[in-house]
Amino acid sequence: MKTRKLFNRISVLRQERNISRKELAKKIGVNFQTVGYLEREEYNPSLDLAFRISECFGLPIDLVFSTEPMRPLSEELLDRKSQNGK
Amino acid sequence: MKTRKLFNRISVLRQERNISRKELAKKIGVNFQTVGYLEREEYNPSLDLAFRISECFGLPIDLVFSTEPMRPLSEELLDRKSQNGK
DNA sequence: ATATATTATTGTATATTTACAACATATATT
DNA sequence: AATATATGTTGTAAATATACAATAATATAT
Repeated sequence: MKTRKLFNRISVLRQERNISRKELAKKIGVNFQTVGYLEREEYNPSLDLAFRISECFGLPIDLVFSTEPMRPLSEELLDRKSQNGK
Repeated sequence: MKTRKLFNRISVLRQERNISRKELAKKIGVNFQTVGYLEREEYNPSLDLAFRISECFGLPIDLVFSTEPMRPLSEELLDRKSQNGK
């Protein structure tokens, strides 16, 4: 299978929460350089790792990872608000 | 990283849609035996493959894969209905 | 009964993910 | 300026996912 490049918001989410790669790495049980690779999108996580990361941020996988380039969270927020009529 | 065993509903979803492993395999671009491995939960898919499978079924990843054993879809449906007050 | 399609299983080879070490760069703090 | 912390990068080794072939088992249809 020719794997597609996937996109993620790990670095944004991590910085929002003010934690270092080392801290995040410890929480999800991987080496801190692995977080680096993922943030640079140099390779895709396993599904298990993707679940751990999403759980760590308290978000569904689809908000953290995507097959399409990630839009800024701020934009996404706007869209969801207008959809809900809020 | 010691990977956890993950659970999925691939075989149920596939049978609901009346397609063989071979057909599903072709759609998602993997070998048909790979579908077998996944359905038997002998190993976890990559995140990319998990995305392909979910897309193929038109469902969010979380409905197809989980860190917890899968409940029957019928039960899940009941819960969602009562949550929505429908 | 036999032909056909589907699934299970096992083994080997390749690709990708992850760990880990080493070192460079940057940034902030004292 | 020196120290500490965070990050980027490269290389190698280990673990896991995937491809693929072969064969067995099961079911379905004719």
